[in-house]
Amino acid sequence: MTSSSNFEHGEAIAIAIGGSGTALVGRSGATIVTSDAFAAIGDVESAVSPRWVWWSKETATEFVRSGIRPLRCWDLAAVHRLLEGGWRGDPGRVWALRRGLDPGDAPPRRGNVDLFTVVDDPDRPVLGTGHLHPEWAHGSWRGDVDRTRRWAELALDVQRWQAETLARLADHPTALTTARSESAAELLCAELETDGLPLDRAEAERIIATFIGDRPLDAADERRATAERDERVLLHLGAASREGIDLRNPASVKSLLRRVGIEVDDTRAWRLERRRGDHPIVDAILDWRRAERIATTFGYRWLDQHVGDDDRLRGTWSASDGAAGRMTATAGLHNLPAELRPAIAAEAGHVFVRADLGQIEPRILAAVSGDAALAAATAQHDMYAPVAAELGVEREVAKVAVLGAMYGQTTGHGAAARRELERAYPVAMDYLTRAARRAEGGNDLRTHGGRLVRMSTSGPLGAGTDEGRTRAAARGRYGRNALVQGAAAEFFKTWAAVVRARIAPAQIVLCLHDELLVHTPAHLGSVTAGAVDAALTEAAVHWTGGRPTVRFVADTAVVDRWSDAC
DNA sequence: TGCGGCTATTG
DNA sequence: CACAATAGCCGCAG
Repeated sequence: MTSSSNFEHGEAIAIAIGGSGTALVGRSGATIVTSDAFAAIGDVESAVSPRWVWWSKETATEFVRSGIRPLRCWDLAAVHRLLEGGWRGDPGRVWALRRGLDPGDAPPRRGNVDLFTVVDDPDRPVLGTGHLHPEWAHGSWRGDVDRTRRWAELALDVQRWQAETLARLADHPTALTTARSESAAELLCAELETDGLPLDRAEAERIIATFIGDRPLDAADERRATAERDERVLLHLGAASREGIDLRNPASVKSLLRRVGIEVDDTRAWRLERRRGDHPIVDAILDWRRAERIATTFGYRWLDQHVGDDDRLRGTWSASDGAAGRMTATAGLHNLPAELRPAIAAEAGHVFVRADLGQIEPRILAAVSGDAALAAATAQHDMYAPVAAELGVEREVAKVAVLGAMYGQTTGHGAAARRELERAYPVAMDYLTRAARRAEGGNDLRTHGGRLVRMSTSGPLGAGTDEGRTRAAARGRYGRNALVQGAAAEFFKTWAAVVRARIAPAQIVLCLHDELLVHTPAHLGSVTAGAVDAALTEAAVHWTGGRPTVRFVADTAVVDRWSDAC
């Protein structure tokens, strides 16, 4: 039996789960070292509900797999990504930043130790240079219980430094809040990976079959089916002109089209779409492309690789990847073709609560730029309606103009609407323009919530040449969009974290940039939907640091299948 | 075998 | 066909 009575309610407790023991070290100084990790964790969680401090999602996954779903955490790797940008968060880098060192100077792990090697003391985690001992960074802290305790103490040290650093971050007063929600998102990713997304396998197979036929019996059968699909395109050509045509090679498709009198710059679907009437082979190619996509990416192989015996679709989740810190997922979880979505179905006796944020990016722009006029427009469920009225244009024109402004669009016929935007919402437009200008010059940016968007390490700047100007303009669009998309991602994760905390026993099973899918017992459907909506208001308070200036809206529905409308 | 180009899907 | 992502196949360089 372990004793959690020495810990204080809600305090930060660092945890390191080693091979010969687990260490819990509280901010108050209370410490538990135990060989029964999960009894201790469960005990402490229910007794004092701490903010668990761990080095990375690995530990979160160990919690989840042991059936423990803690309320609060602090993920050093996730917070490191917030402070430093990018996707890396290994202990060596996290520690180097805490000590103000260049992570590139950290020594590599020793390969072959010879007579002349100076062996660092394996019991000391920090080298004379201040860098983390490479063996510790690689996991040697697991092997010895004293080292495991030391590893937890180091985590607590880094956590304090990260929190102080975020609290001092000028112009980003909500950065500490962001650190907590980013940590929660990382924990949520561990849960998403463990739980998976419920899938109706029979329905999935039925849909796949409509594109590429029944499941092939063997490799030869699969080759035969492939050849038959190819044939349905090639039969439109004469025996001579079909020689050497490879439908999987765009250049070959281009020459195929030339043989039937169709000249195109490239063979993208939207271009071919316009030439449908020119020759029946165009239709055949477009059908072939759709089937080929299912066959290669979302077919029986995909099903076998990513759907478990429990009929759950699983992929790898990242809480903040890429430019602006959006969540990403593999295994098709973020780009599943609409045709396959009817296969995502709640289990028997369960329903989904599906919730979509409405017009999240322009609402976020209104909030982060502090544009009172644009913020006023967010009072409407459809904020493009008042914007269109203000600009004196059709709703669709207003929408394209606003999106174009956020993406940095330079072409198109929205020039007049663009000038009206500058007049009506100068504060928001200035926010975007300043972000673009700074990014063009290669200056790093930070999102509203404090995430660093690195512009300084993305290659040569260049300005004098055409190519240099093109690259600078691309950087400008990238930076301009990153501040909106990144802040939207932070808001979404805040919402997801609040939902997660409020919906037990329901579970979030999918996060998709502005959409949540929650799996819940059928009798709790409407209760859960209500909690998801209420969480939006709560998230807005958290994300703004207490004073929401814009209204956020969600469309929420209780459905059986993902494809069912909100 | 690794990488850039092309293509598809999604928000 | 702007901004972001994952992922497949092809051709080509090493």
